[in-house]
Order: sequence, then C-alpha cells, then structure tokens
Amino acid sequence: VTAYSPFTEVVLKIIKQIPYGHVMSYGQIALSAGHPRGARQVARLLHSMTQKHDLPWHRVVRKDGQIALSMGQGGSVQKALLLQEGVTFKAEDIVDIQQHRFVL
DNA sequence: CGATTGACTTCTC
DNA sequence: CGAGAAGCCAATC
Repeated sequence: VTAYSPFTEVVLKIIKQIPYGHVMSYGQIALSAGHPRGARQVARLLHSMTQKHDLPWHRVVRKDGQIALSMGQGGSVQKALLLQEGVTFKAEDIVDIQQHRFVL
C-alpha cells in the first residue's frame, strides 16, 4: 500500500476522509498535508490515484467551489455526483470554503 | 537521471 | 476589474 511519498499518502488519506456531502479545495488538502503550495500535486495525485484507488475525486473542487474539470471532460459527471450527494454551489457555500471549512 | 507536465493558487501588472 | 506570470512538488516521459 505504501508505495508513495508521505505527501501522497497523506493527501490520499485526507481525500478518503472527506465526509459525504462535503467538498474540499485542492489548496486546503495540500495545506492539511503540510504543503501550503502543493495544490497542483493534489490535483495530479487525484488524477493518478483515482485509477488505482477508489477516491471520492468528485468531492474535490477548486477553492472557489467551482468544478476543476471542464464540462467537456469529467466536469459534468462530477457535478452530477455532487448534486447527488446534496452538495450545492451557492455563493454562501463558496464563502465557507474560503473560510477553510467544509461545505454543508 | 534530467526535463516536462499538471483536476491549482496567489501575486503582480 | 481583467489578464498574465510565478511558485509549488510529485508523477510521467
């Protein structure tokens, strides 16, 4: 299982711990993993690890609460999954993200 | 092993 | 207010 760097493992753990109906931003995950500037790695890890691990990648969005992927990619899928979990994209929720808290 | 890339974020002009 | 550049660090080529 441990075939990754500490950062990778921590990120994976954090992503797996995202509660149902909640979302986290890449930056927040990176910050929790100990790399305040490692948001890109979180994104990269998700993209890579999702293929091998069953990560709730759809619960990871931009810090603005916006879906990171374009609708032409998996964006529409992610939106559908989030709506299915009851996640909304209201401005109020976005404010919560910016205040470093979970949404909903 | 060296260079490139990337589901981001933030600062600067 | 909007667009552009820099920074970060691991995975991939």
